[in-house]
Amino acid sequence: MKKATIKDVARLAQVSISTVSNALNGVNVVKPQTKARVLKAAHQLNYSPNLMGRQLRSGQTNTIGVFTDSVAGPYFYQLIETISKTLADQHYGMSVTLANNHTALMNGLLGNTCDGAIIFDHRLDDRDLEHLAGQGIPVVMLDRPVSGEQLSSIVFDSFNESYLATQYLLQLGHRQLGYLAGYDHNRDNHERFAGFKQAILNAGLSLADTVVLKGLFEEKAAFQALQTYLATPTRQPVSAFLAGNDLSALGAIKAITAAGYKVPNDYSVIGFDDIEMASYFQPALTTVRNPITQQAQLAVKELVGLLTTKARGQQQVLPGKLIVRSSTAKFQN
Amino acid sequence: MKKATIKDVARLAQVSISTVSNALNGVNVVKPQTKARVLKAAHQLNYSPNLMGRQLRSGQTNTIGVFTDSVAGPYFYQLIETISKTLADQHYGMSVTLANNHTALMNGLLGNTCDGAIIFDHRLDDRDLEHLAGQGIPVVMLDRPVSGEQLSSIVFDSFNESYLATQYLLQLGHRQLGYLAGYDHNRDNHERFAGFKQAILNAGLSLADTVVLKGLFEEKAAFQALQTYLATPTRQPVSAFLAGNDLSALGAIKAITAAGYKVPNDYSVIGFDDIEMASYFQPALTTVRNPITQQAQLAVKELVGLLTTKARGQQQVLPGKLIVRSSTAKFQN
DNA sequence: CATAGTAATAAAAACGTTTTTATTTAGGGT
DNA sequence: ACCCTAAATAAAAACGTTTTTATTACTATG
Repeated sequence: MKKATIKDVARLAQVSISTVSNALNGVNVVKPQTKARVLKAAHQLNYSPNLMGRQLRSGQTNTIGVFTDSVAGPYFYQLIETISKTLADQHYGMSVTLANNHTALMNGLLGNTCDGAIIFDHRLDDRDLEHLAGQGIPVVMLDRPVSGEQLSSIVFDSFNESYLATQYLLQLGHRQLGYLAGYDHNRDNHERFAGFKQAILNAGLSLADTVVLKGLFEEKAAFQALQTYLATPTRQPVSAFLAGNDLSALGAIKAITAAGYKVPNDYSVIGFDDIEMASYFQPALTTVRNPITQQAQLAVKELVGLLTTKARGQQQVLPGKLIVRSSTAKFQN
Repeated sequence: MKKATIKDVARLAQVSISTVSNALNGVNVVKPQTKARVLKAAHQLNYSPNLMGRQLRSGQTNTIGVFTDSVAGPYFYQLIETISKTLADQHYGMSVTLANNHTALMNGLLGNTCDGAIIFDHRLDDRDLEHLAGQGIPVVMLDRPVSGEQLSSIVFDSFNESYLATQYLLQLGHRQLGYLAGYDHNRDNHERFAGFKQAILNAGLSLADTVVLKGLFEEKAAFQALQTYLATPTRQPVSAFLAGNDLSALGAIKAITAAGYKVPNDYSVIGFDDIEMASYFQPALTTVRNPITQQAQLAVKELVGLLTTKARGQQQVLPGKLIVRSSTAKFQN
């Protein structure tokens, strides 16, 4: 009941293993008659090649690894699905690794189990990336801009998007704004917060009139943060919120509604991502749409480029788009 | 700039490759002094072993594969996270493959890239499983009950859960029920629908008073299905819905609310899964909680069991639990 | 001092492929 | 019938490990 190897097939078909290999891999030197014999034997033995052997010999795995520290949320699966599909078109396989810790992550990357990697993991620092580059493993980073010999990045223009979204709130007449922060060490969160602050400062307003709550990119945390905020009598007043992402925006709106206020009449709310739910939620969410599918496709294209040509890595920044729906309105008081 | 191999380390440390291997893998036959020399050389060359070589020789990968046809939704990432964590405790790695088609799936499984697999993929039929078993690849199925030589399954008791949930609606006085169906070929959907019907029949009621809408396990689809239903003047009346999962339950409630009705006053709604959002949604969702974490942990335990001992596979059924919250109420008319 | 025994290291084999090189077979022209 | 060439197949090498077996160097024992 052991797995059949190429030797078993060779024995059964009465040929050498090289002929089996050639027959099975479509090399056209083998006579149709013997090829048929090999195919029959392979089928009879339920033979399927051991990829370890093949990969060891050929030096490539035809697999690219996706390494991430979190698989939660709509962003992730949209990304993964597109990457998987795009890779399949190029005859590459995909393997997702959710690395629990830093060493596990690096070991996976360095173990030659994939030809290249797409990484969305905030734990990798520049030294790690240099290490990887030194080993000749092409990498496309999705969570921060970098470039190098075998290193590319494809990130969203979070600062500008946030700047523009905030500007939009200011245009609507809002003067006291709130920011619903995401994870501390997340670059997008950082950039979005920076764009938010810059827009306020550029409008000649003071950051002192600003409120920052912890939304943690989650619906639940945002819900609770706003619940607490709205229940505080001494709260710094605010008329509009920029949320770190859609999930937290939805949580915020639910808390606002639950507290008896109206969106957008009492509070305007803007999110980021334009997740599926955003458009048919009540009220439909004003949000910044990031081209996730495009990012995924570009990531694959870029990685395959690094893999096949010896081009130097580059960094690409994708612009988002403000989608105005019904969770924002003119300031009224 | 090529990757260093064990040979390079051996040359630099002036020892044989077997000594390098022994030193690096903690075999205690090597003299501390030479071990130090080897370690230093390895570090100096940034050496990390090629896993293909190791795995080819040792015949095992210390990796288990998770194969699935969809990575969307909260169920998936809760599952994945737990599997990953549990495996790490047992010193196994995890690799998730989103197989686009049937052959890709089987090839991945048969290529010896993992020691065993946890599968959540409705495209595998009995013949496939037999094929896998024939190749000695241990498998734990999560989407349907099976058992065999190297084959286990861990599934939820969907029929009974649904039966009990429906019974609960009947106890509340509802007599005309609706079912919000999930995917057609999904076993859980099938079982839940069956349990729903059985409960109605056992209560002496007729299925003719029943409505079935297509929720597709998604919030959006459910929203639209209910929107359409509520907008139909000639609709078959119903006072309570059993939804295929929480996502579709939420979509349904949103549509009901948007149409000007109240939950639970006008319509009771029950979901399945108890996703995070369910508890703080307004109204908090009555739902059936499936022990996803437990399923994931058991799956790993079972698979490692199949891998290490030669025990025969078994099938386990995990019971869910009805969590009563505020989306259900007594029938009132 | 010789030698058995042990500790340390080295050499060689093996895992299952692909690919390069070598050998055999077949076929056609003279 | 013979030789040359081309076609087909076989043999061997290689990929990077681990593991088994062999060799060397050392220590202790008689």
